[in-house]
Amino acid sequence: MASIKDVAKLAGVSTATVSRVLADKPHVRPEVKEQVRAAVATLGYRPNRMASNLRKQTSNVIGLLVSDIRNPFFTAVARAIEDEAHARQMNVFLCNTDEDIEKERHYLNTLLAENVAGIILSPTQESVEAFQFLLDSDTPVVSIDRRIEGANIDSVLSNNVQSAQLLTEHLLDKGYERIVAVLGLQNSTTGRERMLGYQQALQQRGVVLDPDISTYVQPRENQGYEFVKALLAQKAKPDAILTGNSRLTVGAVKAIQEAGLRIPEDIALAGFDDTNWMPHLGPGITVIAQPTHEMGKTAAELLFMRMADEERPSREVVLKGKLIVRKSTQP
Amino acid sequence: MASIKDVAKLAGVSTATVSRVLADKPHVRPEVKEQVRAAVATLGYRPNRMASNLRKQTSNVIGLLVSDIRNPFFTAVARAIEDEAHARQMNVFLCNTDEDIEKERHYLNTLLAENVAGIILSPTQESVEAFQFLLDSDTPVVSIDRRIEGANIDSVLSNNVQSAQLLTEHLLDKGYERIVAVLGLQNSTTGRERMLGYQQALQQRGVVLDPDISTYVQPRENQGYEFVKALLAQKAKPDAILTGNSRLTVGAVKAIQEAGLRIPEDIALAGFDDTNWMPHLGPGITVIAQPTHEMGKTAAELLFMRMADEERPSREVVLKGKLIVRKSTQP
DNA sequence: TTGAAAGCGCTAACAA
DNA sequence: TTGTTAGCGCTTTCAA
Repeated sequence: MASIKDVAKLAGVSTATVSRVLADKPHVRPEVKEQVRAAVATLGYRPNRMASNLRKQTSNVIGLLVSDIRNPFFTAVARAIEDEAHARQMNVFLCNTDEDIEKERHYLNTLLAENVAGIILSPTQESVEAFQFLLDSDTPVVSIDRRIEGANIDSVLSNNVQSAQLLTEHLLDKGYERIVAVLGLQNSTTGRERMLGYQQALQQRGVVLDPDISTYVQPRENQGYEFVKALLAQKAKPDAILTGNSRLTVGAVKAIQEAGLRIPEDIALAGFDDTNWMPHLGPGITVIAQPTHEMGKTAAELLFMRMADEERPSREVVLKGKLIVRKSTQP
Repeated sequence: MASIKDVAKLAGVSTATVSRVLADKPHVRPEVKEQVRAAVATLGYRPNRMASNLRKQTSNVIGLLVSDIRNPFFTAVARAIEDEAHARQMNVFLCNTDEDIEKERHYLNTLLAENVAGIILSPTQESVEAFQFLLDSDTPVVSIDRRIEGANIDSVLSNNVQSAQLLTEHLLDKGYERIVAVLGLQNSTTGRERMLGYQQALQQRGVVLDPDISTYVQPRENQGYEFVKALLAQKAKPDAILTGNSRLTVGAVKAIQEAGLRIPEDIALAGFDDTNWMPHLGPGITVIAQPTHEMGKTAAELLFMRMADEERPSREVVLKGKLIVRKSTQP
């Protein structure tokens, strides 16, 4: 691997000049520029980013930590962030924490040690203490989808309370009365906000349900399946189910179909997150489509603004979800 | 940010000793070890990986380039690779090339400049010339899902010819005769091998079809949708469709449902790649389930073996897909 | 406009 | 067992 010295020698100039040419700095004669470029080409020289970063104390990489890479919501968000980063000549390193606190800490430490320019994450925990080391590092941070309570950072959230309320009201409007919610983790702001919206809608309509009937689970197909399966085995079945993300929705569909029930004739189903296949899952599922692209784009923009000005007051951007009605809630 | 010098000063030792303690090297008195550890803790010291990597000329990061992060096949593979890497204290940086040659080259250059320990990629092109700069870099490389023709590297592939043959034979066995295949890119080994398997199955059964009827498209929902929509508008409709990945399958389902046709009564559908939602997409779709976890795990193992011994003869591991029959092919 | 040289933070060879 | 020191490859200040 050729180094800057080799290029300098071949071009007959100093390493400083090579560096200037490569960084497109002024004060280099055109002929010299050409010589250097030629040398770079013949040697196939590629600057060593580690050395450059070490010297400049920055990097052109931003880290993106998602809590579940197999959740289409996050791949959509990641895609948007990547596009924004690329437009600014930055690279995105995507890390999957898998809702695992240890993995999350490990990746954060790695990214900090690599001196990344900034970090966007959907935190696995919500207490600011858990992230104190991150906040102390002075690396720009943006949280997405979930909040870190009490942390003075930028964040991009979805209007979970309102969305859950919208979804629940839609079910009530359609005449469903025993609506059970199965939502993502209790220790995430997202899960609790959605539970709140669901409860508020019920309350406002004067619907009284057994308070213990709805629950929080690990937001995976299997957990949705197990919970709904148990639910359907009970005497007092619900007439509608509300799921907290697309993976839970898939699990619920599986349990309902296995129980020999039809959607929506026997039971309605509505959930969070739209995907390309949601219209064709079972009869087509009613969902809250979250503005994934917008969320990712906004998170990236906030991060780049923070990188440019660390004194900027931090802000919380809340984007709205949209109700998309499909057959799963048409009695 | 504290540096190794600060730690050394506080602990009353040299930087070399600090380095030894941190790397768990022998020849350090336990008391000294303790002092150093205490200093590290009080300062909140985190070694600068860039400096360390620069010095050691390696890094603990492996790069994973996938051609489409929204294809569940790749997220499943990525998950497996990540697990393997973690078990070896390595980190995975996931990059999405989006079937874009420019992005692919850009990311490869970034990863090389970062001196990653190795690279796993699903190449967007198949000519070895396009990757010469990568191969020349002497960075360990493993290709996954697709081959780089003529490159002397390790690769993990799926038995595409046999899988496509299996799927086609299954359709023929069920009595379908006008089977149209819509597969991923022609310039990928995967697409062409699947086309070959499809054609071989037809040939062996003596089925003659208009050779131009099947096609290669960009493997996205939209392309699958458009192609199948056009197909269904023709006079001589097919009675079965074979899709090259799950995103194409979703597109096909959409076009079929929009045309007011039923699966499998009016038209059968079978495709590549299983997902959690495939059993509940329309009537449940017959698929070839590729061994995603095994493929990812194997790719990671090959990479780590290559990193340990670069003289090792390179090998190609071909894993078999499995036919999973569902209602979409039951006339 | 150009070059010499210092130094980013770390590791490892060598010396003590 | 521990410390001194020379770089890893680059950028940037300062001087010419």
